[in-house]
Amino acid sequence: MNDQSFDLKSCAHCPIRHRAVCARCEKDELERLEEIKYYRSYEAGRPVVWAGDQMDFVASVVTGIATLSQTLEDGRTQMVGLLLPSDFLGRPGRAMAPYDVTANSDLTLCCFRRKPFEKLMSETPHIGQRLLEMTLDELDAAREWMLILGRKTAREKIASLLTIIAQREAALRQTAPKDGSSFDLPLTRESMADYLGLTLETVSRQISALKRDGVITLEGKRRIIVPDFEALIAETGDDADGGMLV
Amino acid sequence: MNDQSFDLKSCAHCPIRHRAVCARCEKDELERLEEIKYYRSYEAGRPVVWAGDQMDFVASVVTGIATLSQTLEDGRTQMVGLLLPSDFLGRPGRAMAPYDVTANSDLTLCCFRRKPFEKLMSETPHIGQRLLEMTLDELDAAREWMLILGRKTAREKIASLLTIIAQREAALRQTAPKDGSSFDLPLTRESMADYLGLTLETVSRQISALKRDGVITLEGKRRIIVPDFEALIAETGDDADGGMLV
DNA sequence: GCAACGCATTGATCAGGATCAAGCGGGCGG
DNA sequence: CCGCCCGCTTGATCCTGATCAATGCGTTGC
Repeated sequence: MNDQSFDLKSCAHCPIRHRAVCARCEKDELERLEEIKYYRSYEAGRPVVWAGDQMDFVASVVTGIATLSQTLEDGRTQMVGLLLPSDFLGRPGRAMAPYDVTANSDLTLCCFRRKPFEKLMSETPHIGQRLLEMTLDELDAAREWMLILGRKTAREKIASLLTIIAQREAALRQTAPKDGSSFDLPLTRESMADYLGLTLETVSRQISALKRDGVITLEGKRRIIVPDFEALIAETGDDADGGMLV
Repeated sequence: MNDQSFDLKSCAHCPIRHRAVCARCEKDELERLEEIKYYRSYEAGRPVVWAGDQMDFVASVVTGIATLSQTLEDGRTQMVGLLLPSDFLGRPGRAMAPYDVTANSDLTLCCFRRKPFEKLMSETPHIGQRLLEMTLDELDAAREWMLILGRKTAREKIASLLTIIAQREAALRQTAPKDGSSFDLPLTRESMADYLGLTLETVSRQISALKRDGVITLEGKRRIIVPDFEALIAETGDDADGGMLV
C-alpha cells in the first residue's frame, strides 16, 4: 500500500476534483457521492479486475496509471484504454467487466458502489452530463488510436505515442509542449508495444532510430527529451494541424 | 434524392424510433424534438461533411450507411466509424467535425439543429441518458475494433468483419446468426480495407481464401453464405465466448 | 561481491501483407 | 452491340515488422 501525500478523506482537497466524473457536482450532489465513496490501492503490476469478472463498483483514477486490455486465445494482447488520474473506470448499468484492468503503476482509485452510483445518476443531472462528456472524449481518443493502429508505420506509431504523452504532461501543467521539454515514459517497452500493436523489439529499435536521427534524446531508459517539438510531430504522419481535436 | 417507403413526417412511424437517440423520449420531449427536426438525403458516395468543417447539426441515421474516416497527409485513410440506421452523428457542444463523414450508400438523416438540440438536452433527461448509453456502446465497439486493427492477421480481420456484419443483420431480425444464413456485404472491398487497416488486394485474397477453405460461400461478389457459423467464429482468433459484450 | 532477475538493446533471419501490374466481368451509356 | 469503366481478382516481387536469439545493464537479494 503506497502512502498518499493528500488527504484521502475529503473531496475538497482531492487532486482530481475539477476533472473527474464529479467535476460538475453541486455541493449536495458531492455530499451524496461522498457517502458512498471509498478508496482502494493497488501495487504496480497487480490486476484490478479480469475480463468476465463481476464488477460491483465504478471508480475514478486518483493517482497512478491503469490499463484496459484484451487478449486473444493464443495470448496476443492489445491495450484498448489507458487511464490516467481523473479518468473513469467501469460502466453504469453493466455488472461484468469486458476488459482486463491492470494497475500499470501504483494506483489509487476512488470507488463508488455501482448500484448507489446508478441511483444517484438517475436522480441528479451533473454526473451523467459529465460522464457523457468524458465518454465522448474517450471515443475521440479511441478513434485517433484506431488511425494509429490501422495505418501508421512503426516509426510513426512511436512518434505519435511520444506526442500524445508529451501533450498530456503539458496539459497537466496547463502549458503547450515546448522545445527542449522532457518527460518520463509511464510505460515499459512492452506496454508501449501493447498500446501500439507492435512487438517490444520493434519499439526498442524505433526509439533507438529516433534517437540516432536526433528527433529525441534519452536520459536513462525512461526519460525523453524533445529538442524540437515540430520535428517530432512531423514524424507522426499526421497532417499539419496535428490532428488536434476540440 | 431517393424515395422513402415510410412517412418522413411522423416520428410515430419512424423505423428507428425505438433504437435512436430519441428512443427514451416521453411524448412532450418527442414533440419538442419534432419541432426542430428536418430530413436530409445524400446519394451513395457523397460527402456529408469534411473534417474541419463547421457542423451546425447533429443527426440520426434513418436509412443507409455512413462512414467516419481519417486521412493522413499522404492519403492513407482509416475508417473510424460505421454508422447504421439509428446510429447518431455529431457531438453536442462541438461545432467542428473531427472526421470526414461520407454516405457509403444512399443515406437519409434525421437532423436537428445543434443549438436547439443542446438546449433540449439540458432541459430534459432522456436524450442525454440515451446518448450516454449509445456512446458507451460505441466506445466498446471501438475497443473491439482496436484489438482487430492491432493484433489480428488479415484472415482473422476478414472473419471478424464478416462476423460483426452477420451479427448486426441478425440483430435487426431479432434472431441469432444461424448456420446457412446469408447476408449482403454493405461495403466495397476498398471500404472493407479501410475498415480493417488492409489493402483492397489483401481483402480480396483473404475472402478468396476463406471461400476456397469452405468457411464461406459467395453468391455474386457481395452476398455471403455462412454454412457453419461456429467455423467462421473460430477463424476470428477470439476466445470461445466470441468476445461478446453485454 | 556476486548471482539472479527484469527490462532493454541489438543482430540475423523469416514471413505476412504491401506494392506494382495485368486481366476479368458485369452494368451502363452511346 | 460495343466499348468503357468500375469493382474485383490474381500473380510476382519487395519490404516492414515479427520472430528467434544473444547480450547489456541496473537493481535486489543473498
